[in-house]
Amino acid sequence: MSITAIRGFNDILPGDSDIWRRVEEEAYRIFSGYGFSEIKTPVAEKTELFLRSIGETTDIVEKEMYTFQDRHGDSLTLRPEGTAPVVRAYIEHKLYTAPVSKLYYTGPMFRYERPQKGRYRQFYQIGAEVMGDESPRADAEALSMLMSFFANIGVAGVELQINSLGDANCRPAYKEKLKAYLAGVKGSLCENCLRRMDTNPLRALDCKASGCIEATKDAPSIVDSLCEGCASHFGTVRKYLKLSGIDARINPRMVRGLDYYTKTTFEITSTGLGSQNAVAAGGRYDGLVKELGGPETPCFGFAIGMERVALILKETSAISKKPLTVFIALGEKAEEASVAILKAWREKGLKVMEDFSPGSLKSRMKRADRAGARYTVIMGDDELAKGEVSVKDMRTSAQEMLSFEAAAQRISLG
RNA sequence: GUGGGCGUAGCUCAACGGUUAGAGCGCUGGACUGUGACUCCGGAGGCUGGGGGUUCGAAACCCCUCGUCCACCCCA
Repeated sequence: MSITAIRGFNDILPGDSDIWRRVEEEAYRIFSGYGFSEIKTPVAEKTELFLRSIGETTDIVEKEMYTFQDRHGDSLTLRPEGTAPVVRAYIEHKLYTAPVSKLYYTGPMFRYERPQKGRYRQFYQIGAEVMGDESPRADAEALSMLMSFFANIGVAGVELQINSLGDANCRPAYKEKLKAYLAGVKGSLCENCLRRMDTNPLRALDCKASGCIEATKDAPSIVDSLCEGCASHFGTVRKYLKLSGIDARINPRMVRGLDYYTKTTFEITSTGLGSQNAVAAGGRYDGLVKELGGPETPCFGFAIGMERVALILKETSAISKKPLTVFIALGEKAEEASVAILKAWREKGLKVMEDFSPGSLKSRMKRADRAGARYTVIMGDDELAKGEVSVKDMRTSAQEMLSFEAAAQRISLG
C-alpha cells in the first residue's frame, strides 16, 4: 500500500457523491424557503473560541480537538462543530444589527475520535441557526423545517426527542437538587458518573451503565423543575409542534454534550445506524452570543450529520439521474465531425460522453454499457455519408439511423 | 483512551502447518472483420498489509506494528 487517506478521513466517491449532492440541494431548497441564507466560515478558528463556547470540561475540548500551532505560535483548532464559528462571525460582522438572522451552513467538522459506523474524524454537517429570536415558536418552526427536510429526502423512521434544560434561573437549582439525589445513590453509580458528579451531574441521567440507569430511576426530573419562564417556553414549543403535526417524545433525561445549551434541546434518531443513531441534534443557546462578547441574543440551532443521512439513504433510496448517452465515432472523419455535433447537443442540455478509446466497436460498445449508457450513438462511414447517426437504445437493443436533430430529440427523452 | 473481529487478485471470499495460493464477479482478447448486456473459449492480474520469530516447511502458529470494521466512551 502506498499513501492512504488519514484515518477517519474519507473520500466520497461517485455514486455516494450523488446522494450527498441531492441531500445538500434539498437542504438549501427547504431552508431558503424558511428565509435562511448561507454562511461560510473557515474550517479553522482560534482555539480559544471553542474553549469558551463548547466548555472546557466537555469531552470535545478535553480530548477530541485537532489543535495545533501555526508558524507564529498561535493556537488554532480545526472546528469540531459549526455553531461557535457562526456566532463568532455573527458578532464580528455585527449581524445583530438586523432584527433576526437565519443562517445555514455545510462543511466538514473535525474530532479526534475512534472511527466507527456513522462516526468519522472528518465529518460533514448541515447546520442552521436562528439568531435573535427568543420566541418558542422559532424553536418549533426550526424543528418543523428539519422534519420536513427528512421527509423530503426520504429518511423514514425518524424519532424526535425533546427536552428543556432550563436556564440560568432554574438550572443551577436543579443541578443542586440532582447532586443531592446522586449523593444518596453514590454506591451504584459508575466510575464516570462519580467523577463528573460535581461538574456535570446531568450526564448521569444519560448514562447507559445499568447501575446508573437503575440508580437514577427516581431522580428529580428537570422538566418538573423548570422556572415559570422556561416551563412556559417549553409548553409553547410543544403546542406548536403539535400544531405542525409533529410527534415529539419528551425525554427529560436527554442531555447534550455542549455547555452552551439552554431551554429546548432535541435529538432526532433513526434506526439502522448502529450505535451512532442521531441524525440531527441541537437546541437553544440564549447565552452564547453574549458569552462571546456580543449583545444578549437568544438563538436556536441544529446540525445534521451528513454521513449518517447518506448511510440511511444508501440503504433505502435510489436516485434518478439524467440518462447518459455515449457517442462513438469510427474513423478520423467521424471524430472530427463529432466535435460540432456534441457541442450543439450539450448546449441543449444533453448528457453525452464521447468514447475516445481506439478499440474495436465491440469493445467500445462494452465500455458504453459499463459506463451506464442509456443510448449509444454511433457515427461511422455509413452515417457520415448520409449526414446522420445511429442511435441504439441499450435497454431494448433497438437501433435506428436518425438525423442529428432527431437523434438529439430521441436521447433527450431518456 | 479501552475491548473484540478482520487484513489473501480491482471487488466478494476459498485454501488441514505440506506441490506452482484458487473461485465467482470485474478487466482483457476471441467466437461475431460495424454492435453492449446472454452463451462459449482463451489471457492478464498476488512480496497472502508490513516486520520479526517458531518450523525441514508458514497465507495459516507466536510476538510487534500498521490499517480496517464493530462496540465502549462520547457525539452529528
